Amino acid sequence: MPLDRELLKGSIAVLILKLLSERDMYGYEIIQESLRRSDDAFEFKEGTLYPALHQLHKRGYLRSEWRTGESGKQRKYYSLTAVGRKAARRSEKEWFVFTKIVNAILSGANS
Amino acid sequence: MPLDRELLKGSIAVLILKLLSERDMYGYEIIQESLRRSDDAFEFKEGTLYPALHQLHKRGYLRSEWRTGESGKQRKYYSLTAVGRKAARRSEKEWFVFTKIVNAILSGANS
DNA sequence: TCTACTGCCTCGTTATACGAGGTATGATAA
DNA sequence: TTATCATACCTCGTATAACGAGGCAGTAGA
Repeated sequence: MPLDRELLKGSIAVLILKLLSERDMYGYEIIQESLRRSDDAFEFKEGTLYPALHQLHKRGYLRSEWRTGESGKQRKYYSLTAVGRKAARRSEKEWFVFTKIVNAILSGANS
Repeated sequence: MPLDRELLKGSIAVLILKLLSERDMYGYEIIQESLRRSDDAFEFKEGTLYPALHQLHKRGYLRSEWRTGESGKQRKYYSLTAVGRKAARRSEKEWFVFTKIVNAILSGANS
């Protein structure tokens, strides 16, 4: 069963912020890590991820820094700013509240 | 805490299909019922709901029928077609799968 | 009479996901 | 050596969506 494209919307930022709150990561790594944690169910598309990272950066949530690994390859590492850390906590909470509300409606709450 | 607008996306169809799988409803009633079940947290906007209903109708998921209540007011009732009933089950399942996957990433699964 | 609620609708704006395409490097296999 | 693959970054255009704002009309109540 493929992931419903529509459902993905809005969860992007939550996931990026959460992952970066655990450790600094570069874009490609975020994609791989999401695949790993979801047993290959959730694949960030590059056309989605990179613009999203730039937007979070523009909003002041992220810092970016080029680092060179032992392989000699350049990687752009992202880390959370103080503001970004707050946004990470807030967005995760919003996610839980939101799913709780939808589940309430789905389960026929207050019936 | 206001609902994150972005998170709402994609959950619209799931909720409409689920509500209509319980009983026939008219548009305005869907809005009221969502508010009631979510303790006023989830309000379908009319500019969102009516186009969504029309689209589901166009896809063959819904039937619509004008009925006159005892008040004399015309209401357009929607009900699920056979195809719509299948879509309702499928979309609800997709919702649970999707939230499970996101929660897995958020919780650091496979770490 | 005037306001509030019910009940339907459309249009324009804004945002977004992402497919498709591009560039460049390093590693591996033929 | 050469070709291919994985890594690693990016942008642009398209399609779609949410929804604010507006409009219409009937009913109820102050």
